[in-house]
Amino acid sequence: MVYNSGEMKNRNVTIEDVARVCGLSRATVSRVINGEANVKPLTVEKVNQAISELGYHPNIHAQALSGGGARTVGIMLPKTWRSYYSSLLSGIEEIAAKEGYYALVMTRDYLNSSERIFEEGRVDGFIFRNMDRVKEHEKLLSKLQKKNIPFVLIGNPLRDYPAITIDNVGGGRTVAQHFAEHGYKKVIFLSGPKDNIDSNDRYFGFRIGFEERGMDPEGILRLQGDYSTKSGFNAVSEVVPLYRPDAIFAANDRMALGAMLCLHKSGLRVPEDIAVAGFDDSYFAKYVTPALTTVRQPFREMGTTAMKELCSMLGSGSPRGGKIILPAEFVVRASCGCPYSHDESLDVLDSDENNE
Amino acid sequence: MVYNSGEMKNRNVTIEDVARVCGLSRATVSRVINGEANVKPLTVEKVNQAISELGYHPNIHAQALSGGGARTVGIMLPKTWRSYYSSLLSGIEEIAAKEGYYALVMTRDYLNSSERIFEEGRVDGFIFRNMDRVKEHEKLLSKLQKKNIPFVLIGNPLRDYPAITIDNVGGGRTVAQHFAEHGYKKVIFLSGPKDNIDSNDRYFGFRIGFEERGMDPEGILRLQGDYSTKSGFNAVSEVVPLYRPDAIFAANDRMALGAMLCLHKSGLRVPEDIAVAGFDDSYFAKYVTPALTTVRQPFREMGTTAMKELCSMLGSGSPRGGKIILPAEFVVRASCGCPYSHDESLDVLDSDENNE
DNA sequence: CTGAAAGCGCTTACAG
DNA sequence: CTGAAAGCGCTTACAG
Repeated sequence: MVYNSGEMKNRNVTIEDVARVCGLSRATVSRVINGEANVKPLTVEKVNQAISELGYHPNIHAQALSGGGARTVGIMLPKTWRSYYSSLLSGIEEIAAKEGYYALVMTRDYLNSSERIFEEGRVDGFIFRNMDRVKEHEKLLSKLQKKNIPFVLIGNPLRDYPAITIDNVGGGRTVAQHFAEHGYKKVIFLSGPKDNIDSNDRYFGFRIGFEERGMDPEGILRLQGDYSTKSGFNAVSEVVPLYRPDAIFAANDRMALGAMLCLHKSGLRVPEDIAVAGFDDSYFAKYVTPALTTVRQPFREMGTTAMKELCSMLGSGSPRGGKIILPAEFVVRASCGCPYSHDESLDVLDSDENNE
Repeated sequence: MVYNSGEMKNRNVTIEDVARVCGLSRATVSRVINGEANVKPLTVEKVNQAISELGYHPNIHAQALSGGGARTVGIMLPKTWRSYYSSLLSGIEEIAAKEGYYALVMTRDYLNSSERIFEEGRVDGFIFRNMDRVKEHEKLLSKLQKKNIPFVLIGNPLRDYPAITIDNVGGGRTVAQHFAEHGYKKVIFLSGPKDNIDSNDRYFGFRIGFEERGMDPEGILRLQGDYSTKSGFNAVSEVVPLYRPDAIFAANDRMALGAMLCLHKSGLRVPEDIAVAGFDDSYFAKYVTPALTTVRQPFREMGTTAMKELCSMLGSGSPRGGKIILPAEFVVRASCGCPYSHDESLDVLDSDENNE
């Protein structure tokens, strides 16, 4: 028996249609849909049969209106995309699919619209990435928390909001120790935006690592960048004519790239004259010349972890979660001064899509 | 007068609350919300006042249920993200925000769920990018069309579905003519996935350009890739030991990069021994060595254009749109054999976020 | 210019 | 194990 719903015009199949076909009430059909236990097995079968024959799909708005929630989460990302957000999203989506959630993605102006979107019922909770405008985010987040609106941050923990972050301190420290092993003493730290906690933590770890190797962290020259390639280029170009460091550690790969371009333009060789390391392990890191030594962020895992956290908050009705810190892997390539062949990147070509 | 809605627990502000405060009916409040003309100015003012004092936001599900639509569009992207999808999304979102739409982004398994998502009422229409699995897409799209579900494709036009595409033929042609000017005669075309129409069109244009310069397009060696860096590497590594072309044109930048890595590994210099050109102008194109000559896709504009098209379909109720072809700009750098200084990339560092 | 009432498509006590 | 009815928060003829 085929009801040919596909050809029907103007009206969708509703729970009423299913009920009528089965000679049951909407209530019973609803119970079957929601997998409630107290329904006669034969009835369940009949209803499921009718549902699939009619091609019935419950209307999400009706479900949401009668208390089900939107089963949608808002994924709020910075306007200036970084390619690795893709991996983040991919991880988020994997869990979302599993849990029956959908992702509403916003990158524009969400500081002003997050609250509204929630109150309109569009989303049940949020995942935020990006805290560049710290004050504004702080304001938004404290308001959301006050209203018991569930959210999770990825990276950049502010105060004690629930957050998934990586071991920035550990990453920075490893770089410092590696630099020390190379014998680099005079070093530059190229920082991200002011107040950016990720960047500050990387700096902090960098100092610790240096100190642990018996060097004075006060000797580290800290330059201000904003995570863009250009800012890395500019920052380095302002000091390098006068100041000649042994090595530069940039708070992200883009600035590291900018620094390398600048050094190259100044006729300096990387790593022979000045070594460079970045942070992120972006797609291009292994393909630039020399291949960039960096700290890999497990973006995909950050996404899955964040979504799992959010789902558990959503499920429990408890709006507060804790902090989760994921490890960050040090990736040695050529720009730090280690021997490295581009051949090695070929082994990982398959991971093309990993940290794209 | 502040009603302190923020502190209220357990219940949202509804249209009923607004009506009560104003001493009006829900109907009238609804009219004000929807900007209908036939409402007394003083009433409008009173209602708006109450709305802002109560912090009222119409529940989207109630609106959708009573005929308003979800005001959401499904943005269906490939699972293997490319970084330039970011630009696409950014363009889409810009228009969406303007028109009061939201983006539900999916990259997984959407072939099986698009129809359901629409029928659940989650989205009003779709934008698709990615046609790698041509057969499956064809099947999905024809079903959607039959059901009068609005959608727009970005790139890869299939049959006569509404689509935003770029001038692939023109791009390929320009590359061929540029190669000809360099005097390259023996050339390779490194293609994307089989049946990928974008890739095929680039090949077609490449042939035309060659022919127009009085050369035999049959002489072009066509290698099979799949748009991944590795596939570019592998394809080239299989032929280059025996076959030594003057130049390689890859259907995208990643494969061009893979080709360059392979040539480099084989001890061949780019462009001195073999020239290379790509397609896309990805973020890394200007930073690899040598900087990659390529054809730039206006991703952001593709996004805005697609969303505008979709909105106009949604507005008019007409599910069918036409095709729009955007121009593709040829970007000359070093890998084709032209003189080029990395300094030039510095001028465009600001566009960091453009085709990221 | 405004209101009473029906309806959108579900879920969920409540009663049996 | 099942149904009748109320309710979720809107919009929209219809009537005035």
